[in-house]
Amino acid sequence: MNYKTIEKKWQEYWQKNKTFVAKDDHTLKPYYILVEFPYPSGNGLHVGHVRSYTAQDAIARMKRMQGYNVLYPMGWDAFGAPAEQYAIKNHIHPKDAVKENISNFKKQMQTLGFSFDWSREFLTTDPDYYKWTQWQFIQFYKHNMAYKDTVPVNWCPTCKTVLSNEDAAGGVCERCKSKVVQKEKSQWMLKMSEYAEDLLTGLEDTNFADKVKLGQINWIGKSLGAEINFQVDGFNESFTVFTTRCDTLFGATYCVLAPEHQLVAKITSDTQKEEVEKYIADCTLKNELERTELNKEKTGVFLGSYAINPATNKKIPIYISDYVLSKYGTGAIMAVPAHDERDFEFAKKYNIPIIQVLKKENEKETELEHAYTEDGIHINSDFLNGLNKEEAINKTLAWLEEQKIGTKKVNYKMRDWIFSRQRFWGEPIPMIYCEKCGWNPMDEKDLPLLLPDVAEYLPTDNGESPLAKITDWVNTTCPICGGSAKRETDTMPNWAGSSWYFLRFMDPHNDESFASMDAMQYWQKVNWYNGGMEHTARHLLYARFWVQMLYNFGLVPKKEMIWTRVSHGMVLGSNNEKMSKSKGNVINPDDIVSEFGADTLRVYELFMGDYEQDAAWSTDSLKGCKRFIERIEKLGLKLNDKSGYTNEISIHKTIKKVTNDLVSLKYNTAVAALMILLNEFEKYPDGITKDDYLLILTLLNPIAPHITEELNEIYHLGAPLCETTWPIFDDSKCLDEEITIGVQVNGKLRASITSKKDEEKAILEKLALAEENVQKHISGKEIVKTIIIPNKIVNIVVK
RNA sequence: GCCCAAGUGGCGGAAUAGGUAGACGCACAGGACUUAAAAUCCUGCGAGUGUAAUAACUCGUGCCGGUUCAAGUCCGGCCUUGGGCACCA
Repeated sequence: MNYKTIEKKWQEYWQKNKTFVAKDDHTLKPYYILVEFPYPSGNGLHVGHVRSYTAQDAIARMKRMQGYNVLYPMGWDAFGAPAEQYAIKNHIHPKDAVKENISNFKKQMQTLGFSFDWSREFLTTDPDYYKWTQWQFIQFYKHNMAYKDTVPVNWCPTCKTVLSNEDAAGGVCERCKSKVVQKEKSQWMLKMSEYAEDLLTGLEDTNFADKVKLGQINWIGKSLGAEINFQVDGFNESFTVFTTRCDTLFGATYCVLAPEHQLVAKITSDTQKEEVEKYIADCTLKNELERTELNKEKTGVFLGSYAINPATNKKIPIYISDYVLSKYGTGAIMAVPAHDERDFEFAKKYNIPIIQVLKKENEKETELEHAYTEDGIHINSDFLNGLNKEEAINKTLAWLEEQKIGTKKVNYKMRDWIFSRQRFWGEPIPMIYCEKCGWNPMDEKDLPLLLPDVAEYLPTDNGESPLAKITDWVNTTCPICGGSAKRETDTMPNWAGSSWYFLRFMDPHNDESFASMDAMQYWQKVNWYNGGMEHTARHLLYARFWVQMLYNFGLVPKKEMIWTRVSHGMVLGSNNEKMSKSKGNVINPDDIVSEFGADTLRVYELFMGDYEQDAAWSTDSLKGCKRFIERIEKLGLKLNDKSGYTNEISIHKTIKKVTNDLVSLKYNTAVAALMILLNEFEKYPDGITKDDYLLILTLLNPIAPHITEELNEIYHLGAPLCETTWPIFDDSKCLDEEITIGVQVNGKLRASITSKKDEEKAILEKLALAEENVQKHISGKEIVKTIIIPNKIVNIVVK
């Protein structure tokens, strides 16, 4: 059979009949399946894309046959640095580079027969789309969720450009290898930290996999603790520290402020002034990567002043050190060297006293090389002595509040979202700066703010966005006073467009709003969202934050609009390494489709292993899947003229297995179940009935849609499968009439017996005891008890 | 360092309200068909003891221990690999 011809034939059929176009009929049951829309790189579709698109496609096709109105859309995340780089290198406009890549991707997707609703396709770079991304930013600004702040960025002094954290990995510029420095820049920020708690509790309204939820939880990084006030001795000043272990206050023997802490200058003694200033200057030269480098020896400088430990009333020295981060907590800590590895290291180096305040039972006195335990019973702690960790924390909190020197405090690691990029190829931020009126959003009716259609997208020398050079574009009028003003020249990050695209798919052609409330209320939410594990933390968090803001402004119907999130394992090269050109282990799906057919590739990608685990490519295994398809084809030659099912139980068992497996990510066992059924069909002495054949073709259709449609047509089994309904299983017909179970003596298998299903215990016992080998093992022994679980096992315990 | 996931034949992997470990596929071996090869079909395939061949038996799901009539599955303690976060107080 010529696969190319039949694949093309059915792909055209589906297109012509709009088989996969989601209906606008809101009386139908909705089902929304989403795969992460790809970044259209020049490399084309990866076999890893094929794996997840096929998996979701199988669900989509099954759900349609089950009567759902399925939305399975596709689009393009087309802004971003790679397209910009490619364009610079090849002297073409990024939009043209993107266009070429997309047409390649789309062609590849179509040859694989994915049932995407192409009528809803869009690019994040379409002005019709990014108009709404900009509009939403303005809403964020109006609701006080967007603000400008000065933050350090990675700056390459040689390339004179701002680098992303990825491009600055290891503290060196990826391109020219020169040292990256920190440069202060005023950037647009979104107040994501304000949503930390909501993003945490919102997880309860989702069905994300536990590991996905955990990724979100870890990123948000909630910690419960206390803020404690420390007076500076001899100054009318105090500072606040954040700690999760206020119970160890009696062991606090020094304090550390971040070098940027605003109190540093005020409380530094004259004798220490020079050294402190030098240390601070050194710190500003270093970038964040260097400062947070692993295993770096702790450094710091004594300020020459002391704080009062409020528990002991003793004077303890104040240091500055870069191991304290200015952005977390209060930028100041109390150090408990006896029970914190970092504080311990620092105290050793600077000969600061170490006071143990926690003790484990049976702890031996040894020379201190490491900090003591972080848990145990309190000692040397006055009113906390004898208490465990939890009791002591509660008691300390009460004491702090009573003394009015501290309070309970929740802290989050998650920071605000830096939203500006000094790039050309992104959504322009629709803000205008006027000398008189300050920053204001442009008039919404003037949206979209288009990227200028010029070839001026090379990086500038001073780190400004390339847009800054296009003066015609930059110069505008103030929306408030009408005077001359300038546009913001930074663009949005790549994450922006992908934070709400799933809403646009619900109503992609709307030009009155980003999506109508009506459409969003109908589709409700993404039922299944599939993507790589690498996006489960940040992308998902940004998207949820975005939706929560829209919800709070009354613009979307639900606070969480993604229900289930699943993530797939990677497809590795046959050598078990990540596919890459340099390793020469890349498999191009086009080659596989043209040599083996799309259906074979689809079956293989689902059969290759546990969907959530990585799997190495094996062309041999692929050939096995081709054999499977060919045997399905040959099965047609065994058709007899009978009707009904030859073996009802096998049929119902298989329907159940495939139906359940497809929605629980067990694609490999769904395929295996079909192989088992095929093996059985091939053994029938009188051939198979039309109903048998139609059934196996229907169950295989979501996975291998082309060949099954073709065989269905050739053998006149009925209407095209995509227009028929999914079979329903009867649970009472899923268990064989005859069941073989094991018989154990003292837990060791000694025989197996066959009986009818749900047989009475007494009969099973009789059958078991009748076995010769069982008799052999129990003879001369006393039967203590007999365990009989019908349909499972018989175990005779003897002594 | 912390958090998470996973360790099962030559290989990818099945099997968890605890109940016959190794489904299904690949590779391999033997046979059929063929002048021959490929393709296809049939048979075998965890390790070992044993037998003419059966039968039967022992061991076996990373390691050590435990709970149980029964453990790949549950509990305690390790080891290894992969992934994520990383001086977050």
